[in-house]
Amino acid sequence: MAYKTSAATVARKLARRNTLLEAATQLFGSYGYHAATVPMIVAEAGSSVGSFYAYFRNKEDVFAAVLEALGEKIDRLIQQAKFSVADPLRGIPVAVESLFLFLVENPQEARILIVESSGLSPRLEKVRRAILRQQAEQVSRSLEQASGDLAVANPGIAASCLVGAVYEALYSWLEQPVGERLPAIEAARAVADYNSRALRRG
Amino acid sequence: MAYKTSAATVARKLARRNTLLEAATQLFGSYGYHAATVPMIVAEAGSSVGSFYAYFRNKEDVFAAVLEALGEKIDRLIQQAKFSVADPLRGIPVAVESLFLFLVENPQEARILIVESSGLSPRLEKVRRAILRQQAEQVSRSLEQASGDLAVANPGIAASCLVGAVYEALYSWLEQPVGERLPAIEAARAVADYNSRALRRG
Amino acid sequence: MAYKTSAATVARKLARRNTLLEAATQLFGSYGYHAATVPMIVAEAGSSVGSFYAYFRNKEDVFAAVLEALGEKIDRLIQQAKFSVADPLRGIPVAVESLFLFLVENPQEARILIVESSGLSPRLEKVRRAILRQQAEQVSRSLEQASGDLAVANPGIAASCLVGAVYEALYSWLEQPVGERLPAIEAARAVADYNSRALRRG
Amino acid sequence: MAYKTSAATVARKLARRNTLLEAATQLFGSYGYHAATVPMIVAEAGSSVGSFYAYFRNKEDVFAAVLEALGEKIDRLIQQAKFSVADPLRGIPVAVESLFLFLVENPQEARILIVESSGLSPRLEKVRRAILRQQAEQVSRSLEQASGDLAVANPGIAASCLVGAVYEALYSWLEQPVGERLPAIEAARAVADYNSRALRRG
DNA sequence: GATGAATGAGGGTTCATTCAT
DNA sequence: CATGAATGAACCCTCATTCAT
Repeated sequence: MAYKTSAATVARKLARRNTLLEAATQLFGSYGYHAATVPMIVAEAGSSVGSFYAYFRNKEDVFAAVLEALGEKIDRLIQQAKFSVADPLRGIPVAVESLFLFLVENPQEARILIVESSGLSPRLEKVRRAILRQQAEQVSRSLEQASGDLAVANPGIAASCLVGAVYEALYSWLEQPVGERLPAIEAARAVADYNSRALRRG
Repeated sequence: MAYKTSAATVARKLARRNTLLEAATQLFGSYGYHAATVPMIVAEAGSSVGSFYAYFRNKEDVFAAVLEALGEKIDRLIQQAKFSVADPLRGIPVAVESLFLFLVENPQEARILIVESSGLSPRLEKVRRAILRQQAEQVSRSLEQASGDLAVANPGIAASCLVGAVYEALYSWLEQPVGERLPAIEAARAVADYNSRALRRG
Repeated sequence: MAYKTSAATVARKLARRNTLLEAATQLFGSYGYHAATVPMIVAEAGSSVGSFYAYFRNKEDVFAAVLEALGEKIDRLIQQAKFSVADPLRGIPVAVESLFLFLVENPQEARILIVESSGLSPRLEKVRRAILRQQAEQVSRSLEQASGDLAVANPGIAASCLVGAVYEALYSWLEQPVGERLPAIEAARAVADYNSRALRRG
Repeated sequence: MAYKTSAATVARKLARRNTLLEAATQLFGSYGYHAATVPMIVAEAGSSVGSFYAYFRNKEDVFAAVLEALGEKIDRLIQQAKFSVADPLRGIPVAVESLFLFLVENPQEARILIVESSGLSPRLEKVRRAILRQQAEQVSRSLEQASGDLAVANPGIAASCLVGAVYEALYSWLEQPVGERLPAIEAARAVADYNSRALRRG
């Protein structure tokens, strides 16, 4: 602690960390956790292996960071969607649609969350589950607020169903040939409808 | 005697292949594709590396076989459920319930399909998606048969939503502490209800 | 020794051993020592691994047997050529020509002797060298008999040169495209001429 | 300092590559391609497996490099010998002698070229043949330049004979007990004489 | 702080050989 | 005596991680 670390230095460090994080997101999304190697990531980021290990404890660590960043992004997205409408119940289909469309726009990140982060170490599995759970809980809270209007006996299970439906429908849509699939916006609406019907009082 | 391959020999070969397949299922389910090594599998099966490679071309090959066996099992399960009731529409919640309960009983196999088989080689990814698609198509067909009674505009998307909802709800249920979660049968019903409502004519 | 082994049995054993030997020759010639596996050989011979190990101690053993059989064949060939002419000196080019042409007709066996049997175990290396030495010695003896007419001070070295010249010229000829190379008979004569000139009194 | 690759670093890399190459030459020469393992080579070089694969794509690759280095060495040797005398025809026996003596001094490298590099992969076979062909072509060119004085109708075949004679005579000489064989220089002359006579106008 | 050469544990896979039937 | 399923030692190679410069 001879010299105080200047603010500029801190900023530079954060910037470099971010560059690495973005490169990692890119490569994990394209190749998956195992096929994306540390040398590949630092090459993409224009950095070096040594540097990499100054910013992250190990490979698992970057992946967790990537996952967490993604989780926060999606979280904010859902929050925004919910607050953009007055009726908490109406917020749900809006959130579903915007999540679906966001992932359509960022298929790389969708892949990370859906396929590339499965079957990894317990630690990473936990991080991934935490993200999905967090999303389900947001839905759950909305459901509880509106419980009078709903057919749902168990908000936790309903929320899981909703989240699972969104991701599976998305993944299924992504794997269809570009020419043959529905326009993204229509697919998003169909998914939102499906879940709306499931929740509405019958 | 025994200059030609006897029936007993054939049976023994099948039995050994099966032992290996079960050990592989067990270990892939517990540790995932990458962490489960061939030596681990043969040790579990009481066999040897050499034997392993006599029955399977390579590690990827066993995993595909495990996945396919699982796919067929689930397929039969759904078929049975559908044929056990007269009304094709009513068949869907019954199938959902029994699938959920089957996976509850075989969490190892559930894990393989849901988490451990993602992000692997394109070949394995294909096999996995084929299984899920097959399940979705079974649902899709039921939906089309009963389309007069249904609110569903796009059976393909609805089917994906349903499949995704089942697996995510299951996985979410599995990760809850045993003491705190709903009884399996109730969770199964809640999931079936969710999807029934989503499909029913509004 | 309860029952005396019948002559027919002995004949059958020899026949089977021979079948294996021929299959081995074929496959070693085509694929080389390492790439030709025991299962491949027994498949080609219509036999079984177990049988194989009843007739040969191990893989090295068959290869040695193949090599020895080939050595004897070539030995007889050279003997015949030498005895087919009265003048021992004249016998040499005749022998060279017929050896060259024999190997041209049996490129599989040529390959075994020239390329596939190099760089193996010391034991096999010895067998191979013994064959070449044997050929050189036959030449050497001819040279000594005719020493009065010859320019050769050291028959041993001359004989080695001759043998090396024949095999390298052959191999070089074999690797040329069929359409572009000299007719075999002319190549054979050119090689015979080369060595005749080298030996003849200047 | 040292943010860019320094000249010293480049030199160290070359040096290490060379150390590995020498160890590989040594071991391939002693044990042959198959018996010399990568761990053996890196142990001999005082390096590590990982390092090895940073300098060479794979085992085949080092062997090719060893072969090529050897080819260039011999090429330079022959060139020097040819240019050391005015008469192109006279150059041939001089080259033969110096090649023979060089190989006598480096029997390890002789073994690699003659015995250890046969029967390998097509790629390596090609490299090996290219080296021998290159030597034959050097001889061939000399023969063509001097064709007026020569008895040789087909320079290609003559060249092959010459090369084969040199290597076989050498190998044969090497396997004789040290006490019983001719002094190297006399053997070299005998080989040179043999081939000179073969080439000279009759 | 940044760099990238060096490390070596650990993975998948092959195939000569054995032995119960 | 023939058979071929079973065995496991041993090989090549990858890549996360370290550390001297």
